[in-house]
Amino acid sequence: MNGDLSRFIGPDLPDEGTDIAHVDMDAFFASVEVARDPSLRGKPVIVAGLGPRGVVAAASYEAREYGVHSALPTAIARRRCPHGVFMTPTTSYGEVSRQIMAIFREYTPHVQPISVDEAFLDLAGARRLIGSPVEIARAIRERVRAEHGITCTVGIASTKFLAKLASEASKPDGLGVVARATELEFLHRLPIRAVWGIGEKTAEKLMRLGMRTVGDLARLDVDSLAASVGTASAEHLYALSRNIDPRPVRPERVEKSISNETTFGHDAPDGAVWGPVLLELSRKVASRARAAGWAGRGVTVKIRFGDFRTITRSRMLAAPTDVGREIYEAAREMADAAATAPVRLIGVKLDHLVESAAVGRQVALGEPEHGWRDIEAVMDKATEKFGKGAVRSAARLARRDSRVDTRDPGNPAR
DNA sequence: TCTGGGGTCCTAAAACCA
DNA sequence: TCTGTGGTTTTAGGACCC
Repeated sequence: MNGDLSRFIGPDLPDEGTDIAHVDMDAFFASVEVARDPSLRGKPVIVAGLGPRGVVAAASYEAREYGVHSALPTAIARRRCPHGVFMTPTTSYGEVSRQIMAIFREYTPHVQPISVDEAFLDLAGARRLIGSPVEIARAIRERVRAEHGITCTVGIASTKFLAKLASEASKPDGLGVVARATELEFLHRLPIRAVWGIGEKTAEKLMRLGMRTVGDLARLDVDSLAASVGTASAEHLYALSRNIDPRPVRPERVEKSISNETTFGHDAPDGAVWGPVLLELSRKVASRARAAGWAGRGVTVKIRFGDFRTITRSRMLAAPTDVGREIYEAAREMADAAATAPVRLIGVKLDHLVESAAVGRQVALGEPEHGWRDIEAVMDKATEKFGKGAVRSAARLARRDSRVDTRDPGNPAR
């Protein structure tokens, strides 16, 4: 965002009628690492996949000065910032995230986490009970800093969209209110890329229509917009450009899918190599499903070839499952048919989720059905008790012994 | 420079179903 | 029984977000 925004966004603007807050952790993963090891403070800390195909997950603001940002290939990041402290994502940032979200909930129950490091808060009720949004934001920022050693930025506005823009414009370690009186004026001078949902491709299309600012969008009719970006996006953009954003803060969020994928350090030539990995990914998906009490009927396998061409193949099972072996068998069959070239990435997804308690585990006559589910449940228990890696499939052990594991050892999300 | 992993939502075509 | 019709679900791909 460019230009002088202080007229529209600032820490001292009036917060009447602005009940939505967007809280965003600054360089979250990197900040967690610095909080854990204070000797890193002030240094360019880069949390990234360290293998040949890794990318940056988070870069401290010191590192950003060197042009290092998330999604940048690690190889390039090393070139740009050779003295940077590179580290692979370590502990569960999820746990820190949960603790911070719990702080938010002390101020309002209306907390909608967007990702590990962001959330929307509806402060309408809290305004009467606790204080104005700015006062609450100050309190939250102070508590997150004191209790976790992490800075965050809060944007406050009358809608989700504006609140997110406000935090974006105020980071790092900031607080910004979008003044109600000048909302539309502010909105209309923003570049279209600032709009949530307009990425590279959509921006290109809109540029071709001569659209540069949100104000330009507001002047275009929906139909012309729809012809270019589709009806759903068009209506969304049309509304936002007029400052119409009635989306409420919704605390409850139901998961729609569970997936795991991994990129090989070197392309896997055939199923003998990617097969055992697919089995492991299937088990991981199943284990997460069981832990969450879900079973799913849709299985999707995703394959990225060496040339980056990416395909998916999906299928509906006869009944929902939370058994890794069953997910694997479906995924394997589809992958065997589709993997016609060396594989760069393989992944598996379970969707069409239902509560597993609602899934009758009725078994066809005489089938040795609970076999795999029971075995996998035992594996869950053992993993819980002895830690990751305590239990592993024989196939993986064999491959480790013969040293043909081609996976990237520095891959962050193993 | 060479592109991760976890998700969501949308579109369009095909398949299925009264 | 054939043909059309329209709605819902499945399948594949892609854009986008953090």
